[in-house]
Amino acid sequence: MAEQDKASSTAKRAAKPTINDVARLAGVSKKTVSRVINRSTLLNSETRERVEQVIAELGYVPNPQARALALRRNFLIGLIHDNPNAQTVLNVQQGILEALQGTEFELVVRPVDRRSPLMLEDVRAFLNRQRLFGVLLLPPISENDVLANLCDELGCRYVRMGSAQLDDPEHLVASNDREAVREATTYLVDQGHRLIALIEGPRGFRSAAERRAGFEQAIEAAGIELPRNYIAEGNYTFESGIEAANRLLDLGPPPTAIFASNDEMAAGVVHAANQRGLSVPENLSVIGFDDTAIAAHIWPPLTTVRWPIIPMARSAALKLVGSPGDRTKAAAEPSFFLSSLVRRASVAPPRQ
Amino acid sequence: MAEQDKASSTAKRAAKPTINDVARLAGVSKKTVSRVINRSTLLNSETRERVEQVIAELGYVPNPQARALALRRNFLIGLIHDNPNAQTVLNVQQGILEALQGTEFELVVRPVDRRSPLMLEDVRAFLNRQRLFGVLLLPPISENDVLANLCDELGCRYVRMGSAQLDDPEHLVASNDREAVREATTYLVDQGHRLIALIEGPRGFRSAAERRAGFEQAIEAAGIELPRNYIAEGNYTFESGIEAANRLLDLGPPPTAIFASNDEMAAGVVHAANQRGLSVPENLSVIGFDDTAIAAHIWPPLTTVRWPIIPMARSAALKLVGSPGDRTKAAAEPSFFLSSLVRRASVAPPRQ
DNA sequence: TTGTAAGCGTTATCAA
DNA sequence: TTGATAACGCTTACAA
Repeated sequence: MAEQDKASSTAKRAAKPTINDVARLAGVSKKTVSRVINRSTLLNSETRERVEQVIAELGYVPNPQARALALRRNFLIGLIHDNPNAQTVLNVQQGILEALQGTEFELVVRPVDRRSPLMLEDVRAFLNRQRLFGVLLLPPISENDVLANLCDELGCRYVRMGSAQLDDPEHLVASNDREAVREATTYLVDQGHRLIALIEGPRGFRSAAERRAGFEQAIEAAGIELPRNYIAEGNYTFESGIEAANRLLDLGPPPTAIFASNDEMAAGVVHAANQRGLSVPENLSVIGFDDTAIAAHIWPPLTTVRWPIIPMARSAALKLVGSPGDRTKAAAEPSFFLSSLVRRASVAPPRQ
Repeated sequence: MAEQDKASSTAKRAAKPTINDVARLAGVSKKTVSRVINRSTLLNSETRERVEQVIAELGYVPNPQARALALRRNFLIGLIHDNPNAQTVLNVQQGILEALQGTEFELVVRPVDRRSPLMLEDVRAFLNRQRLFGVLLLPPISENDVLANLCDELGCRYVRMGSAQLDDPEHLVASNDREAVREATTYLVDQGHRLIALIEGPRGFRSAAERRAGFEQAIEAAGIELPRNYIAEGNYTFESGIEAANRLLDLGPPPTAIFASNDEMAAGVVHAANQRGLSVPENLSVIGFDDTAIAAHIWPPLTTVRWPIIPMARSAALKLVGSPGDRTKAAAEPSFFLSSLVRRASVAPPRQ
């Protein structure tokens, strides 16, 4: 348009219009334009319309860097995680990005080392410098209260994802791991299994503790007495699943079914069984947790607990940034998610 | 320290020191401090030391938002991708983050939809608004020249990852897919296979074309004539691997070996074979490509081509941001990476 | 309801 | 080799 040329009176083509350009063309002050951008309520609707029209004509978009400087706050959402499971991390990213779609927010990923003594200082430096709009905390690091307090202290919003009630509702999106595992274990019992082993997650993981609790509740409810060594510890990796399975299968009597606290370890169990010439589910039933891609892709397809990680991440992100446009949607978005058993081919009754 | 208290004369505790604080305490102008930060060469070394000492005492860190505004450039690296393989994406992120470790850069992830007509406009808006320091382009979208030109046009540095010579060396990190597949196929031939099928990647993927070319070269070199329908198309997903395998195994005569252009599809082939009661490798040999986690985790462990994706991503990121500290390291970092065959248990000689 | 002036914390220009 | 001054594009007082 001719008007536009007049506006960018000087210099280079393709110079992006600024708030000043909009103000001049609309015949208002930049503060007024700023008010339009930030949806201030104290605005003559006539003025607003005029400004909005100019904004549209110019294709003006506020500069995020300048806003960040003035507001002392970036439009970046951080994902802080220390999760041993790749697929989980990626699913979380997907969920967050779905929520951020169409907003001005971008996602910055920040893996940390839970075991490093410098971890907290790292995060502090990160938050301090980047002045993120907010962060999402993924398990297991989301279970760390010191970290959550640090966010608070630095004035950074946060939402934790977890498998138990770790925090106030406004800071938490949770799932019911305990009940889900109880259901899964009961399913094994119902199939006739009595020799059921557990491969639990690493010490210090709340999810590991919750899943173990669910397992024990089901076993107890069934009136089964399990030998102590029927509970093996893994660290959520495939390899640890193999090792734990080998330990369990060397026992006398060996279990006829194994519940692994995540799919990767369950895949390790299937792998170990194959190595020993045992076939799943004929000789050994296996259940995992997460329903990540590998669960459906290995043979036999894995019975597992579907953990709705993508919707959880989406919900967490929405909680952080507020609903885009529609206010009701964010409110409607639940922050408690139910996991449920997905029955596939890795479970069968035990051989007589 | 007492000095520090004197500096932040007013107001709130924990107010972060700014360049002005440093300047005042060091008795120089802020421009001089700025020069120290940016390693300007025109600086009296005495002045520099004094400033550096104050910086250290204060624990001063430049505000990235302010720098971004002044420089019209963020310290953000974007990862633009549209990759159907989750593990690949995550590995790339890992490689990039390794390279960015200890620098001031952060990683922003940006998945796009290759098939959307709005894709280019999306990217344009993204780059324009965020003014990223640079972006990394992952295959298959990295093969899109229009996209690369767009980056150029918008003054955004970019590095492409690819399986062929797509661009100038400064914009490219590449691998030798064609030769690697030739080697893998020749391995099947050497094992005695003659009925070898290919599941290729989707049309329009350079990697798919390269891998197919390598396959055909090896087949031709072996003097084998393959029926046309021994080449099936997949789209790099697990499900497409199952479908393609079923089509191939319905053929008369069916292949005794299948090369799938990535691991996910190869896992699908193994899955399909199991569903049909065929056992791998006794009845069917399978080779994949990527050496992602699933390759080692399924049963039998998959013979595959190891694509050094993590080092490639690290190298690409280094190319973008330059070497942190040590100048030689970045130069030494190669930008051409060799894939090689990883022999596991999914290949055996064909049954007589 | 709108505008003016003063930042936000950095870098670029250009003179000293 | 340094420094004053003006950007960078936006927001927050505080007035009008």
